[in-house]
Amino acid sequence: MGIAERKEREKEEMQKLILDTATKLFLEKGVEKTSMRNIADAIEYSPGTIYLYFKDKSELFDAMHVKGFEIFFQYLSKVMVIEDPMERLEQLGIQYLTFVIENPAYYDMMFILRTPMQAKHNKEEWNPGDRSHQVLTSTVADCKRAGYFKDQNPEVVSFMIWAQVHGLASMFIRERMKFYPEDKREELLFEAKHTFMEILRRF
Amino acid sequence: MGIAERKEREKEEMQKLILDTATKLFLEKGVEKTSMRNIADAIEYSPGTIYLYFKDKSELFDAMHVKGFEIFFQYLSKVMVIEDPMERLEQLGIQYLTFVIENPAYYDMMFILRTPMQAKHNKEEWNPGDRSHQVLTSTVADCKRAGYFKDQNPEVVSFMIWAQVHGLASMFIRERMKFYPEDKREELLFEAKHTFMEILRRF
Amino acid sequence: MGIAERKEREKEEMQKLILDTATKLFLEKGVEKTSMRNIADAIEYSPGTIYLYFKDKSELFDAMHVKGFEIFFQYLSKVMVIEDPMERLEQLGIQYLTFVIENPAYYDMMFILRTPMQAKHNKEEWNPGDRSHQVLTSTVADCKRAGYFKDQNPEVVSFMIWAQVHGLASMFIRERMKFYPEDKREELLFEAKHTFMEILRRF
Amino acid sequence: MGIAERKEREKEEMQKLILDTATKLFLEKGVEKTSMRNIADAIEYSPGTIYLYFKDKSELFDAMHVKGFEIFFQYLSKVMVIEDPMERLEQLGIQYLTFVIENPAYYDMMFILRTPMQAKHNKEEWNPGDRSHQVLTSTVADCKRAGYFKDQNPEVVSFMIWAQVHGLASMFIRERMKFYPEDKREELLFEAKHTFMEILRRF
DNA sequence: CATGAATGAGAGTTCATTCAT
DNA sequence: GATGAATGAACTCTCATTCAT
Repeated sequence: MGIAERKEREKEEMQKLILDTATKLFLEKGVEKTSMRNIADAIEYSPGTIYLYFKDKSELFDAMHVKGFEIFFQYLSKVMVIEDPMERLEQLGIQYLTFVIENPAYYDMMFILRTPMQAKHNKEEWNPGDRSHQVLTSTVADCKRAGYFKDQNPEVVSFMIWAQVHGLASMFIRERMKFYPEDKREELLFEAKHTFMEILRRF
Repeated sequence: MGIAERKEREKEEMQKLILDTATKLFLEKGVEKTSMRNIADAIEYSPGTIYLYFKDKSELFDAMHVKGFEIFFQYLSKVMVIEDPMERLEQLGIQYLTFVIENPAYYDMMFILRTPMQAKHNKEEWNPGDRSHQVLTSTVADCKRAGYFKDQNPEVVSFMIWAQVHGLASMFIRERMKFYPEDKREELLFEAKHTFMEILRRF
Repeated sequence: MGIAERKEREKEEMQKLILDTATKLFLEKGVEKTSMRNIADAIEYSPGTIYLYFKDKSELFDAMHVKGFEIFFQYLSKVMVIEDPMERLEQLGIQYLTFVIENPAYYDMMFILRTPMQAKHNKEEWNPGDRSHQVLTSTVADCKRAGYFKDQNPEVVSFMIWAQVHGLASMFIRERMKFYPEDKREELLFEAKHTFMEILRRF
Repeated sequence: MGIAERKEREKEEMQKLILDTATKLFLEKGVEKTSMRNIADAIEYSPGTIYLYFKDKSELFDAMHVKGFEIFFQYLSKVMVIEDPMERLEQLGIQYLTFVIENPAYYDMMFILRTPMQAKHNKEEWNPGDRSHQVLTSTVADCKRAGYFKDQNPEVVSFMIWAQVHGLASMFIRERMKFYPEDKREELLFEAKHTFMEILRRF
């Protein structure tokens, strides 16, 4: 079994290499400017090799989506155990931004790029987009139950909160923070988020 | 001089035609799917003709940027006369979102697309990006002077506010609002923005 | 108007050049081995140029079909005026084989290759395939009326006749006549055809 | 020697498996659409394995030729014992068409495809093409001796006969019988052939 | 013996850009 | 000023073939 296992592992490693390289290029030059050839060049293989691991460009793309959402949920799930809903909301945002900073290419692909995931993923009841939406709305509902956001439509509040962190994330990733010194940008992200939470708490 | 003037006017009209058409196509099919040939076809001129008015694709792109910012400022400037700073801030956001809804292709290009403006524009002291930033920060400063945002770093507050409206705009434009019925989306944008302002006021 | 006309003529000449070259290559190396690039190389233009004259490979292919059938009917139509049906049938075969010898690539494409013409051509009531079939069956019907092919099903007779000439043509084009000296092959085609007619007449 | 023999037998079995599978695929999807990889997939071996049994694609192709002709002669040889030459000719045609219907992929490859057999086969005195040619010409010679085909060049008559059945076969295989209902086509093949024989007999 | 990862060459096609007219 | 023919480089993807294991 040793051989089969090694082969399996090598195959996975190659897929990971391709995925990671593609992700890196996506971040550096944008998705549209990243070609199968580019990726092949970057990993120093011939273009054809990529097709041994992914059927075509869109399958590679899908795999990146899936991977991205997996990682994304690892960040978010750390927070689910927190009892106090407002504290949970606070940490949710922190995890969200941490994911953005540590995996900008994935965030870009998942939440900024127009290209959607293939249909097959959309069918599933709890597809990743829905799932993150639910995590947020249920937390907001808990907050409301705990006495926050009085007289507010929870759906509107959820959307506002998401837009806030997404706005921070997008400006960071798509480089609209040039007014701030480069080494302060990450910090500023969290400060703005913290300020936002503070005003939310008074609500 | 009559002739020279007419020529100048004709040149500008042609540039405007190209710009407008490009903008329309950008909106319809996305930037990357819009080719020089597409634009030429749409205006019923030959591809070569575009190069008489714009050096290359990136210069056309830059011109669109400039045009986009001009229009953007027309929206924002409506608000500058308002005395009360908090009211001004409120209207600023409304104008911002109105611009987004009425000119999504420009907004996308100006604030979401990675492709930056060419260096030459960045040099100018009051380039458009800076200008909008200044409009916001000065309004926030006025708010602070009027007693709002106590104990808050105005720079952080400004950034947070911008991120909020930018987040709303981005989710709208890049189609991350599928949880909400299509005919309610614009409304929701303004509701979220309104809720945001409400909590800001209590600050 | 002179310029427009010249342009029009040049465009047609280029299309003809591409068509002729493609036809030549098809004959030399077979359809499947003939690529857009090959054609481009042969006419000493870049591959892209072909796409200025034909939307894609299948449109080029279609155009060749259309052209081929046009030429084909020019051969056949010479015969339609002949009163005597048996004489008409004789000359029909001669024209058929003459077309084959003078336009082997077209014949191959039209009657041997598996690739069919696009749907649009098939729709027409009198598409080329049907038309040639009708020319033959109506001539056979005339022969029957004139006393030939007694007690024979005319449909079977027509099919047999077509198969005979098609068989001669196919063996010639696809090089299954190596038992006969190269310079006698065309002659043999007509001799066999002549013998066939002779036995038909006695029928 | 037992071991060597078993090895030999296994080798032949594998070659047969590859050959049969290739033949099946050729029939299903056409020669040009059949790749080495396809064949490997179909036999559930890796592509490399095929190269252990056949030097390259063209050698595999040659082997199919050889195999095809073997089968072909099994059909034809059933007829050689018939004394009466005209009856033998009749049955020869029937066997020919039966082979076509039962082995269309082989027939296509052997008599329609342009790709020729490699030179080495052509050298041999009695290569398969020659052999079938001889079977036919000797039968025609016998017919002539028996009083048929008076005043006719036997070579021309042979060629005409072959072209007739080859024409029927080609139209059947390459789908040029769309004027006739699908379930009548095989029948029509034999009817046309029968009619042809009838007129030959009167000769 | 068999594998399967890898490749180089080539397929069809698109596009920004140039330039003679 | 405008054309439109032409290009070269790039794109995604396929395939016969090789070779270390």
